[in-house]
Amino acid sequence: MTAPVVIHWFRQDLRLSDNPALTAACDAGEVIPVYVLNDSEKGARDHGGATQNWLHYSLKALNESLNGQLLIMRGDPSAIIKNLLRDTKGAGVFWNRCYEPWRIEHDAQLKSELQESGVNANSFNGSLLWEPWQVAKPDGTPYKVFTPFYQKGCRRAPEPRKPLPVPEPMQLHPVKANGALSVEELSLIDNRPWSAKLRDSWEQGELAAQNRLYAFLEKGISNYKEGRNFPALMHTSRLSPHLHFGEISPNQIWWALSMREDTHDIDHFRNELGWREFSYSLLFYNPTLPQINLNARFDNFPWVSDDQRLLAWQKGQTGIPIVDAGMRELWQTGYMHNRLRMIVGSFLVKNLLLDWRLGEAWFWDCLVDADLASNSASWQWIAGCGADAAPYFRIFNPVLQGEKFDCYGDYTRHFLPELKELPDKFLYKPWEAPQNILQNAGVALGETYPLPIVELRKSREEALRAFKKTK
DNA sequence: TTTTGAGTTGTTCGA
DNA sequence: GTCGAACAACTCAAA
Repeated sequence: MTAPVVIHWFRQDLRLSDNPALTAACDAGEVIPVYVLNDSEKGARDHGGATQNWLHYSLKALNESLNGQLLIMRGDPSAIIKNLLRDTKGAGVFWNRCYEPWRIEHDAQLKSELQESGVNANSFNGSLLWEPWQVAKPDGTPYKVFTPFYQKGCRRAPEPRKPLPVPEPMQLHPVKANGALSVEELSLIDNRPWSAKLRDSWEQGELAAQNRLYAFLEKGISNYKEGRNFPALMHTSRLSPHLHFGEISPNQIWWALSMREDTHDIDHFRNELGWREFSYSLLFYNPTLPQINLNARFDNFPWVSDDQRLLAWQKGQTGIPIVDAGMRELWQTGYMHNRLRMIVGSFLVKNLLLDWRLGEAWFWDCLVDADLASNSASWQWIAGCGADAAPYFRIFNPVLQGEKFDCYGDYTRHFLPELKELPDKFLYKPWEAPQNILQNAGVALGETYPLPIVELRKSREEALRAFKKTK
């Protein structure tokens, strides 16, 4: 008697280790590993440019680790999986759950259809430490404030799964499917120089993710609590894109941390994993999080419509150095340091008075770690309309932020080479520099570097007035 | 039901 | 330069 044939449907779990669905599939029989690119999903948001680029290389890495046997398809996953089951007499389908609202809907339907037709359909938790429905207040309703969510809710829930090894043995079932594609044929990358830049900044895949984690634990985590605020220092993990695509699981990180002596740094980093969980919980219980203000008071906020402002922000040409440095880091590397995300977000919403959704959309397209839950929860937070949000009057002053968190100017000078000769004193406010200092530094405001597109003090007061009017 | 304490990441002003 | 208070009021969590 031969082993049954089953499908493992790869999604945002592009790894072999600690992959609960893959492990279960391997226990069940010979496995067909399949990835389906669905770019015309109903109600869905397409990949942004940067995540699409990442996906290309991540799929290549995954395919390699499967000895080239990853079946790559394009189209509607339900139809493709059903066809595959029919053609191979498959007995089961296994996948790890996704949490985008349209995927939840799609997967629920697929699962019930498969089960009705007698197919063993199983979904698993491969992306979160706790399922959103496992963390609730004693009365059963979801948390809306981070600290009790994490300190009480998560700690009261069952301990996160210990990481699973790569399944052994892993019997792959060879299959010739109509419509099978190579990674290249998905056309996820193009010839723009932008693609090549992203390529230079990152290494994708499960092995690279593990290396990143251990490099961070070796060099970055010590002094993380403080150091994470300074963009010129290497004290952030930069694991977010790996986490987004499931090249590493939060459980692998969680338990790697727990192997070490418990320090403030370890604890703080664990907290950040908690924020990721909190974002997923918010999205799960508020499927409109990416579009609709959590706090309805903001529904009549008088956002400004101004394409010139938006373009200047996107291109890193606002004339506010720390803001422009952050926006250029994003454009050049597909990533932005967390401190900068707050600074540029605050600036967009509270100085330019542009709708947070415009910022969210740009981040979605440019970030290699663009993640529906984290991105929308964080934009709502900085805009003041989100869960547990900073009070609206807490407006970042980008000059002070630069002086405080990039005090030697290394980060700013790296991304704004046109200002690199300016002394620290004026690096964050070149418009206040005397003419001779500008001249010595080779800076001509309005020519080599823009004048500020808004006046900081004035625009701040305007934002506060606008907020007061919403009631 | 009522009450109480607290809530990721800031800035400005005046002493 | 440093410090504390004001900024505003509201919603949440839990007793």
